[in-house]
Order: sequence, then structure tokens, then C-alpha cells
Amino acid sequence: MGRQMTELLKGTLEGIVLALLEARPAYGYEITAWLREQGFSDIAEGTVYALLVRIEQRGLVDVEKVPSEKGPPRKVYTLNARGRSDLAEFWTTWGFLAERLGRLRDGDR
Amino acid sequence: MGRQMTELLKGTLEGIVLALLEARPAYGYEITAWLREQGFSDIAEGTVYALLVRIEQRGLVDVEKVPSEKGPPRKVYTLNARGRSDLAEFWTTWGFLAERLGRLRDGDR
DNA sequence: CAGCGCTATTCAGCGTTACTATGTACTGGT
DNA sequence: ACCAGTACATAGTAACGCTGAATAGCGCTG
Repeated sequence: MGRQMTELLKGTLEGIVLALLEARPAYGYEITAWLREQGFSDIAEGTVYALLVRIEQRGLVDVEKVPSEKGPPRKVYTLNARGRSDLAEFWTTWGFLAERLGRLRDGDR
Repeated sequence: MGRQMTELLKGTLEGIVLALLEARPAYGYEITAWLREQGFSDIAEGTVYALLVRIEQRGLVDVEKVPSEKGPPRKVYTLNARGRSDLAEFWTTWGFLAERLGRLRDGDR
């Protein structure tokens, strides 16, 4: 993966996953697959699982273990109230940045 | 500064500074002041200087020492060819992310 | 039934970045 | 002599994503 993408993903990836979980509960493997579909083809599985551990420890998600027909049990993550609040903050921060960057890009300085 | 902003700035801040330098050469103290004007009120001076050292070592900028009327000599940074190429890459990467996030925000999933 | 592929999670070690806190140095005004 | 403003620098820390590998369950095929 490019160095720039790696750095830009810091913080962003967490927002993306929270936003996905807002739409529907999901488990790690599924999230990784979804990310790849969305064009984030180079995101390592390990990265996603580490992220999920973090947001669980911060109390942004509820976790439920669900047996799978194929392979080991899934850990299904659901966004809770704290998570929704955190996501709202994320959108505010992102919005601020995106607005500044948009102006910069259009040569408005 | 918020944790989210700190993480989102990773990679972004470098792009912002490169974009500024594309518009006009500048020196560290000046860049810090400009950032504060743009609403990045909490970015520490040390952060900017460290960033400038990095992009200089990567060969993205040319540096010229210019005596100042007030205080020690200024190090004026000018974006060079490599820097412009790096900035173009940054906009591509940023554009990709901004597009995905824009969709996510609008509930398009 | 052995091996392979897919599903699913976990972990150790690493590199990069921004933050905090501090230090150095030069100039002009009181 | 002192202090505020200008200007640059650096050591140490925390957070995040990446690499690479390991572990484990299940179904299918030779």
C-alpha cells in the first residue's frame, strides 16, 4: 500500500467501519470483504481485527458471538449509543477537514 | 486536541502544507500562523517544523536561508518537481477517500 | 481419510505521524 | 536589563495501520 494511503487511513478507517456498523451489525471477516468491495483492496485483515478490538475496548460497540455454519464462531459487532455519539463526532471532524481541503484544492488561498 | 482530529491529521497535514507551498514559498513560523488562521488552532509549532524536516529529507522541497529583520534567519521552503508530483498523488489519494466517505455519509451503502 | 481451500480470529514487531514540553537564538521596545 | 515577539529545533510518547504468521473449524475432492 502507498505510504500516503496508509497515513490518510489513520483515523479514517475507524470512521468508515463505525459508519458501516451504524447501517447494520457485522463481523470482522465480513467487514474486510465489504471494504475490499468498496475499493479498499489492500487493507490487511489484521488491521480490521485490531481496529475492532480497539472500538470494543472503548465501548463503542456491543459484541455477540454467533456460531457459523462455516468455520469458527463469528464476533458480531453492533454500534451502541456511545458508538453513535463517537461517529457523530467523527463526521464533524471529517467535515471540517474535507471543507478546508476542498478549498485548498480549488486554489482558494 | 481531540483524538480523532489528531489521527485524521496524519497524512492530511502534510498534504495541506504541500498545497500551501505550491501556491507560494513559505517558512515554518509563517506556515504555523497560516494554519492557525485556517482554523487549525491547536497545531503545535513543533509539529510543523518536524513535518518540514521530513519533506526536506524526502526531497520534496528546496530550502533557502533568508535573513530576517526580526529574529533568527528564516528557512524558506519552495515546492520542487518531486514535491509537485507527490502533491498530485496526495490529491488522488485524498480524492478517493473523500469520495467514499461522502457516499458513506449520505447513507449510500 | 488426507489434504486443500475457505471461513474467522488473533498476535508480535515495525514504521510513520502528531503531540507535549522544552530549549536555543535573535531583535526591538521600555 | 528585561521582556515580548520572531524563528527554529528536538527528545520522548502515544496511536494507528502494516507485515507476516499462527491457530482453528468446516466442507469438498482425490
